[in-house]
Amino acid sequence: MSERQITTAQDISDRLERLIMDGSLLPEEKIPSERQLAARYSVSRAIVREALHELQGRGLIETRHGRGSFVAPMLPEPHTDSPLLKLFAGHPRTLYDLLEVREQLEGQAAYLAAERASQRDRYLITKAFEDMTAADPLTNARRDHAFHLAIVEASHNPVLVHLLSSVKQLMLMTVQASVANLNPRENFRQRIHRQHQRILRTILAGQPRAARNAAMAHVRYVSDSMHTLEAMDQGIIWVDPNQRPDTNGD
Amino acid sequence: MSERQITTAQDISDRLERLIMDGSLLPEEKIPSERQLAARYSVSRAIVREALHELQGRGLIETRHGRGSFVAPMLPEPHTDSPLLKLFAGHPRTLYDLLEVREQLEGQAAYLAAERASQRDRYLITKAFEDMTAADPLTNARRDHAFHLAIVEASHNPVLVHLLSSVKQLMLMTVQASVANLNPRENFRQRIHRQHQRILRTILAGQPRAARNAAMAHVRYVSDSMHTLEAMDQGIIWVDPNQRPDTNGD
DNA sequence: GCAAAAAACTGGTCTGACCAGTTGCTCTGG
DNA sequence: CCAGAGCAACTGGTCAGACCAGTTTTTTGC
Repeated sequence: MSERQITTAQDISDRLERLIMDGSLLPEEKIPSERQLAARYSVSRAIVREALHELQGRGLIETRHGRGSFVAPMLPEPHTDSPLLKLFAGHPRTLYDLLEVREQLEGQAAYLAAERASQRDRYLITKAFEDMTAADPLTNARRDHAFHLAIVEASHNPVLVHLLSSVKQLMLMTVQASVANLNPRENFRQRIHRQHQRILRTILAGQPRAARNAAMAHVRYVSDSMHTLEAMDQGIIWVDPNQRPDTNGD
Repeated sequence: MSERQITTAQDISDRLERLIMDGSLLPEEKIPSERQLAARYSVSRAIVREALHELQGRGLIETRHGRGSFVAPMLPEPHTDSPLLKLFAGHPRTLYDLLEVREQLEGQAAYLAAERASQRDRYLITKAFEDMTAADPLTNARRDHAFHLAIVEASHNPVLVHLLSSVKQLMLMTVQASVANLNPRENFRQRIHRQHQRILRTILAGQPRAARNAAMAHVRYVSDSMHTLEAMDQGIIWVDPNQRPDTNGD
């Protein structure tokens, strides 16, 4: 009675989820083909596909036509965005909504970082900055993001760190969107680079107000530039952060 | 070229997601049957089912055998504080950490509210203000909190709303702490009342910059006052927000 | 030996059938 | 008239086998 022979789509996705959580299926690892799974669990291929789509919706796996399905490269950070926020992602206005918030929070973070950063913080921020500038300007979204995160952590304000990490994915999207749209243009890229330099300099110099101004001006500049671009072109480029973990090297 | 006739499972789920986001499909509302969707979008039922399973995985819909699929009832509780934040609660420094963040976020919220508040928003904010001033100054922490929340919602920035609601409990604690410590003192109470008035007035008058200054000054004043009190007395009074939901009426 | 062609994978879609819960309507028996 | 049994007509759940479309591997032919 306890072992049910009938196998439903829900069962299949549960089973696979458990395999992934157990570590039996490792991130990046290839999942057996749909036909194999169907045979192994004695269900039709349609059921397997429905189960896989559910896992896909939950971000546990990724599927590539002709290649197969793979366990998503999860758990870089245990804390994923709330389902609610996932809804926002992809809706263009969200970009500006988030940039509005970032302007304030990152301004404050820079202020506090300039005030409180330890020697180790300063080292980490500087390193993140150098990593970012050394990398290919077109694919350094993650390093750009890391630079900003390093500053936030140097603020030594746990609430601030927590809040920004709770919209990490969303933030990464905005950074990727700005990198994809602005960095290819020489004048934008140079200007952004100088802004980053200014943020770094003021923090290292321990000038809170200057650091806040620099950080706020930077985010505002990105926001304004995106607005301008959007008004000029047909639209802006969006990047799915879950898409290509290899985009920025590692 | 721009309009693609071929319709894929991804398209279907995207379309449905948009309908849900737009509000064309309301929470609890029944989604057309699989066969109807298949006919409408000219795809097989299998594809529709795969799309629905993906939305299911993302928590957007719920499906009941024999009944149909329904838009998930989102936002019952925006989501309680994360376990991480609960750790922070009780650590005095967290109060100031949060107040630092509040200064920025509520400043921005007030700015946007002054800029974007609808008639309904203005009404709700005004009502919240009146509720707050009418109540006993010593036990109106929740109304105080509600006043600030009304402003945040009038900002019409979903990211801002989400972020502040994710630290709702913690925020309530800071408000309660300030009310418990500051309101009993006549001069503090009057001053805070005037600050609230100023915030309300500038928002209703549609003066974004003034509203931001007012909101930031208010939070900063609370923070400074608490600091002062803490330095003078033995310490500040803390209130457990989970303790007595009836303290401030409902 | 090597490059192109072919076969053998992978996922993506379609069709039409049947099973299994739910709902509502009708028709019967009181 | 009404209660209730039972039958339709919905709904989602599963299955089988076929074909299309990409990707990888093997075979073939020079």
